[in-house]
Amino acid sequence: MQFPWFRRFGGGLELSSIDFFGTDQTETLSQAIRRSAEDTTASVEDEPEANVLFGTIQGSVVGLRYYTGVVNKGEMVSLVREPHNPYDRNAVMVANVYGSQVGHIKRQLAAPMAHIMDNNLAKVEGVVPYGVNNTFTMPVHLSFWGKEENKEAVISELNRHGFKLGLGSKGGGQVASPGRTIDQFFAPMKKVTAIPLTPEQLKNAFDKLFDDLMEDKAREMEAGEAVSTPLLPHQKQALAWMTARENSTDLPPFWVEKNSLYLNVLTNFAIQERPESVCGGILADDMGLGKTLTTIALILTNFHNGKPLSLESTPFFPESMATKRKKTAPKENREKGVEETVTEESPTTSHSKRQHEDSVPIVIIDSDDEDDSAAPKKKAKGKTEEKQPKTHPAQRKVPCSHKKKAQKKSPGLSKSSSKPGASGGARATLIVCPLSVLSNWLDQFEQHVHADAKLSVYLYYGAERKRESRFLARQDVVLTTYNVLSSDYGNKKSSPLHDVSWLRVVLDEGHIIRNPNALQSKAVLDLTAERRWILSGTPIQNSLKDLWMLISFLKMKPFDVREWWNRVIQRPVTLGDTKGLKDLQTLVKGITLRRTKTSKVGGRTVVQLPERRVFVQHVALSEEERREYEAVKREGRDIIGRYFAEGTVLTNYADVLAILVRLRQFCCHPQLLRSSTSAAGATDTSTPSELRERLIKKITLVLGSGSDEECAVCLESLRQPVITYCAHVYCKACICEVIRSEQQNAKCPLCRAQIKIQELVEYPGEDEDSDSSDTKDKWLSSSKVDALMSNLLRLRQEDKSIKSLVVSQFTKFLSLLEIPLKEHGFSFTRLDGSMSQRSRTKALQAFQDSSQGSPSIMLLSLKAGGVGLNLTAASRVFLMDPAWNPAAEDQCVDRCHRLGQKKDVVITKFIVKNSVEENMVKIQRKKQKLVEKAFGGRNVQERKQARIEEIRALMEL
DNA sequence: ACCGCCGGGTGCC
DNA sequence: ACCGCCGGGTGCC
Repeated sequence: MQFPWFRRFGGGLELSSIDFFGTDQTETLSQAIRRSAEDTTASVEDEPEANVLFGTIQGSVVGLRYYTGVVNKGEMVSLVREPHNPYDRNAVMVANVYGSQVGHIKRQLAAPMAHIMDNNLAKVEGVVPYGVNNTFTMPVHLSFWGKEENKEAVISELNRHGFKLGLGSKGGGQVASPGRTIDQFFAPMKKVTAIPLTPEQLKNAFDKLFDDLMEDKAREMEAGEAVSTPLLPHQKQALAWMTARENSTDLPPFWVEKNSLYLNVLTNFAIQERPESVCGGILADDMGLGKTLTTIALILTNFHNGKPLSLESTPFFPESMATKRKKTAPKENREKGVEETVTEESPTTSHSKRQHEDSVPIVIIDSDDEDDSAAPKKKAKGKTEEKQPKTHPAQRKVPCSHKKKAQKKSPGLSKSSSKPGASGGARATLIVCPLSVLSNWLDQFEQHVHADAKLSVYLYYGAERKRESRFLARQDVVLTTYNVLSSDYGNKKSSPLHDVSWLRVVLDEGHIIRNPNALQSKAVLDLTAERRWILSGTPIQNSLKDLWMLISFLKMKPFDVREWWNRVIQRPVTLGDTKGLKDLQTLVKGITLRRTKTSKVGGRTVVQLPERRVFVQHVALSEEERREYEAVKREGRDIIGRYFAEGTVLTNYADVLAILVRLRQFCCHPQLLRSSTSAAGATDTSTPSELRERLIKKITLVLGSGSDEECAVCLESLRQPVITYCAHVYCKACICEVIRSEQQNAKCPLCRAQIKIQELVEYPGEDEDSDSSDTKDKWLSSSKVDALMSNLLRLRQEDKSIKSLVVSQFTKFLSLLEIPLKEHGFSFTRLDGSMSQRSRTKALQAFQDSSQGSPSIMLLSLKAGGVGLNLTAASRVFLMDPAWNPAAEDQCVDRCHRLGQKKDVVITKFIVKNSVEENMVKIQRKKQKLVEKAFGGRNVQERKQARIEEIRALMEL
């Protein structure tokens, strides 16, 4: 098996190819390291934060004189099993940070270590306390990290061989360089260990990790003349920063020059050769700030040898050509992805030589798989093996695409250029992106590149893509997708993209490679390039782990190797080590630029958003509605009033909520509550299965009503909600913990009723009731529906192009709304939490599409979709019912009032007069004030009391 | 001479 | 390696 790891290690390291026992049955050092890294996937290595320190031991490294790897005072070393060592199958090799072998672990100790390592009982890490001058052996501090359940096994295995795991400062403890050695992580030490951060502080610091990374990055730079679009100030800043990063000769973070050596201050590793500068980084701007344009500007401005691409016209490229090209590239064609314009001079069909001589414009080749109508084929004979009848490229001409400058230098093929870092013949930029944004890149190139610029852009996509690395290396830009890249890479045959020595590789939506086991990630890591960029609005999606791949891609030594990342950054940070967090911040800051829509440039926000205005429209119920409403309200008030009298409001909280929900539903449409049978009352006499069923109904009612309940244990939004037999809802983990700690006597935190783990009922998830059939026959409107419809009808009359979001917390209400919408001939789409990812995307795409006949209305459930949801097509929002939490409404509105919104946004909130809704609005205002005062009512008691007051206010009791 | 002692050769796993 | 170990040389003092 060939793993990308191998090449990665082999890349800059001569020593990696040492082959110590003949080539046949033994493996090279780099293979061994790689294998050990591969073998331990999904194990101790994979989840370093789940590991605890078992203890440490002093061992010795022997055989130093046979190897060239040197180690510094306090330097970290890695331990690699060598099961095929002919002298001892227990052999454990010691390597320094760059992977050069230093020696072996002494035989006696290697025996238990081999057992421990092979069975994945622990990860063993080494630090050499001193030993630069040792000739034959040196000591090594070994620390054993693993899962708690393996601790005994590790200790006894070591004991069997006469070793005893110690804790802390064994061996004198004068481990050099205070503050940053293993000592720091030896838990029970009297030494000055920084107080670990609380999980909350950590999370906070984490959230802020990527906040506005733009200090000291305010310098602006004008784009080269080939960029036809004027850059905004923040884009000029980004350009300046990116150019500076690409041309940087600085040492990578944490490296210093010392005594003519280069020292990594985190691992204490020193080496003579200067570690390569990281020529690139992460552009993590929010979406909409123009990452694509900035990147195009970068390509054109820092084109080659630090100079911009010039516009000088050359005899090879007569002016007439440009005009002609424009004519042959009607925009409409491109947008539909259908191509009629095909020229025979296209690079797919012409020889590159000819292309040179005849100054044939480079053509962007867009091979849509479904399009085989175009392209009169020519000269297909030369490449029959690639030919697939179903798919052949549609081709299009783009004004910006031209023949590149005549260049005699040999193109940057990685085989010919020995050192990737040396700016040899590398010329081409490879852009890898998800398929969904491919066309956007093409559009943007066309839009932002000056018509007279000679820039060749090749779309490496589709069955007929030109799989010729020499050809690819001669382009200025090659555009491809992660899919194409990895399918080439996964093929046994060589991958052309991997044979090119790129000037620059750009990963669009770079967070896509965050899973290191994915083929596309491996494929990306294995690309050769001088400069590397990651574009991503969300560089960290889940955890710190996500960052490693990005750092690894940037080839930031030594973190491109997982072990060093884990030991130096990830674990210290997850253990709450302040120094580790600071190192992480330094690291991220050095390579990342991030601005959000609220970032300021010269005192002004980066992007001016259109205005947003909120109107409240009061709705009066009809007489009949009012009568019925009051009846429902009276009934509810009686019940709740009784609870108040008994002092059991919180005990019966679920019932209280249910009553409120019914009232709120009624305000929207009377029909809504007919389907939801009263969940209140009758808790005493019923069979367990009936009880269970009722509880499920209750929890569904509570959670499905959008009330944003919080768990009374953790005081946060419910995660994995469960309901107790006494009808209170908690996070599953929280209430289980309570029960565990209180054992037999566990009581419900809200009502003190006895609770048991086996009596918790889980929330089955939103399960659309299939009672839409009975709603259809007897359709009656409601006052609120009428109010909405008259708004929509007026809007349609005034401006057909305006799109609206109709938002409710009740998906059933959305279903009801479909009826009058259909009736009036509105074209609409819908997005709610119950939809599959696939149908969501479909609904979204349909709605965001601006062409005629696209839906003008989206029915949206308040909490559907994440913050990432982009609904900028809409500029009108109708909030059908007030939410408990005003922030939820804001968030929802933000989905259209965000970057990319061109129109002013108008929001209409419907509130039924003299109803629970009005009272909710009052409570909202109160809550808002509390938030503004940063006064969240921290403890449970306060919150309970606040709840009771809320209910009192809502029911006017 | 089936030991002790001496001193040279030697040395990871 | 300023060690330990091995194995050959040697053998009163």
